[in-house]
Amino acid sequence: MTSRTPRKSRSTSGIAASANGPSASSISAVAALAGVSTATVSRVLNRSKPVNAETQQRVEAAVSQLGYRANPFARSLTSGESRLILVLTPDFLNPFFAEIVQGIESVTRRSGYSILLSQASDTAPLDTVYERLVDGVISLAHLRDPKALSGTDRKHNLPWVACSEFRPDDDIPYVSIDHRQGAIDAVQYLLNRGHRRIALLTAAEDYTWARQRRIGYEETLRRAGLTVDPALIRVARGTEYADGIEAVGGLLSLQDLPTAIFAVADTLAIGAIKALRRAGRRVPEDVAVVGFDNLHLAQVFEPSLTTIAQPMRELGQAAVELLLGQLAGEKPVSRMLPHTLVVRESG
Amino acid sequence: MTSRTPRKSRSTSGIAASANGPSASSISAVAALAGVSTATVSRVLNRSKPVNAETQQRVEAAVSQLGYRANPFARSLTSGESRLILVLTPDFLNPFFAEIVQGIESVTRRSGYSILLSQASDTAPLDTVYERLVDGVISLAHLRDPKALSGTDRKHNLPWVACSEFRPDDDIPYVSIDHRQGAIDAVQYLLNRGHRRIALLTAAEDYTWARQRRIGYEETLRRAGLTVDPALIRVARGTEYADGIEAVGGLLSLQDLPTAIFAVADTLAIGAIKALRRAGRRVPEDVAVVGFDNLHLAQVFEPSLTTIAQPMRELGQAAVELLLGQLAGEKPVSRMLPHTLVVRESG
DNA sequence: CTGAAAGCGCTTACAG
DNA sequence: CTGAAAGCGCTTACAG
Repeated sequence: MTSRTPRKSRSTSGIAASANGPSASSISAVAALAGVSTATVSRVLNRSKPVNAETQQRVEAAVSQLGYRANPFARSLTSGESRLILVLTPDFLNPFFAEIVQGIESVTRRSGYSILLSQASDTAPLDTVYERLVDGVISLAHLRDPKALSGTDRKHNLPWVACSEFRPDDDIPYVSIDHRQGAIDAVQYLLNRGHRRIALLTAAEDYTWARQRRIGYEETLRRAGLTVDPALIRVARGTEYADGIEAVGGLLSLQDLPTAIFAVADTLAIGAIKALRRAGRRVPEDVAVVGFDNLHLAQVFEPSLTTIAQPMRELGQAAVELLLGQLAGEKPVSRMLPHTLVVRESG
Repeated sequence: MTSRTPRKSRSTSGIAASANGPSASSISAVAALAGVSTATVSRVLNRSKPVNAETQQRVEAAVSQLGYRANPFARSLTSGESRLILVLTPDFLNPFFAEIVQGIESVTRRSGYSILLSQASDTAPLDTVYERLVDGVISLAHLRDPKALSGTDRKHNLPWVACSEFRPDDDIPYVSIDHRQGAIDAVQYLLNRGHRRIALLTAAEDYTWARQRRIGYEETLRRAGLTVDPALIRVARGTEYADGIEAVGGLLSLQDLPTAIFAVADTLAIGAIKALRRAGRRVPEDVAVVGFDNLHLAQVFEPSLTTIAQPMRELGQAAVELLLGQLAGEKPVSRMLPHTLVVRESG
């Protein structure tokens, strides 16, 4: 808020506000200067109703002369909308989410909405202030019951879009790639390259995307007549590099090492490569590694990563469009975006 | 906003609001249920004035029964504060900023403030809606005139803290490391290792930190009796990996290659290493590389990065504390936090 | 096309 | 300790 001066007197009438020290001018100051009512100023500002051209010019002149911008609290209190969208992400540190947010921002910026970015995790539950502040939510995070941020939310029916992390059986609209198919493509690629002992480096399965990718992995192995060896499935604690390093540790003590690892995130793949190298293994000569996401880092890391590319910007953009559609009263239709296999050095 | 139902009738009195379909209940509904006035409910909610213990319990019971949460717009409109802080970052993709934001969040979360995260750049100027929405700003970004987000801001005197990117001669309080000294430590380290031809990979100098680090670089060379060779100073377009790769390109065509590169960001250092490798140079054997920041990636990348470590979480935390102090009426005192040299494989 | 006025949901002097 | 009521700065039927 730009005006922090507490209200002093209850007798301050509209026009006097413009003399209110360094505080922002109010709509009544603009009205007075332009010689019109506040209703007219409001109409000009919001283009909500036709206004005489000459009147409009006077108002606009007054607005710019006073440097007036509407008080968003007053506006939202009356209009019932804030033009604010909450973006819920599990982790600011994972570049995957950052890229999606870039996509989200590119659309909101030109549609008059602003975003409010928040990290959501089970340990640090969502700030409930946000819920009543925003017109809708785009969630990249996993929430036990997404619709129930806090007790009362189910009732309030906050418009909601799931991005990448979604539940197919839910009624929440979503935008995502086909995680299962992405995993199938990755594992099939490794099979085609002659690998038969393929490990899976995955994340905690409260994430749908992790579960779906595991299913794709297992399905592909079975379809190829191979058995799924539980010893070759490693679950990382999170998706940071260190989590990948740690999770792969157990693999290295196996007598019969896998010849390939499919990691469900590029960050985990990079951690895996690091761990393999520390153990004196070469990638891809001794062990091939395939990642998921295609972060910018994937082509810079050495060896560069073979990975499943997600259209991250497009995911973000599509999520906003879906949400904005909902806000406009359209019925949401979920979308699957295409992924691609990018072959580089690591596998 | 959770209640999107437009107001239908002007005769809806307070209590009726609770029957208002699926919308959030209002303070008058709570008051009615508890058998007190809205003033008393407000006092209980904000602990702003003593309330009889038994009354308080009745109010609290009503609040939880109705799942009531205050409408933040109405609250802010009257109270004059939003408990929202704007965090301005140049680039979501650079993990350096993500780590600082983590630090910021850890403090705001427990102090009742929420953050609003926005990317600011010259090409995409700040969303002016934010300015009137927040109680204060923490900026990691470079702005020509930080106090003048838009025309009228100077007047409004939005409390402001600069984090890492600051101007020593400004009156804006800041939290940062000593960029010049960090560069001195990096370059001196390379000199101590016997390097005499040390290149600088820097960023556009509208960033103070980039300018300060160049100054430290030049100073250290001169103090060692060396001349500064302009051919060895490369300015990257941004701070992404690709910018580092591109900027180092020119260096590689030099007849007399440097034996070391000091990059003013880890992301640039990684780009530089990538470019060197592509050109068939070994790091550190042919060319040593020292970075800046100490991202998580710095110890995972191969070769791991020798770098100047910034206390990123602490920078974020200190920035919030400084801003909150200002909001509480304290006079801000800027702080310099310590950095350290971390020696690893790259140089 | 325009204005007077009610109302959005809170907080806070003011007066008990 | 508590309540009636004004006021925060907007928007929007309603009535010209």
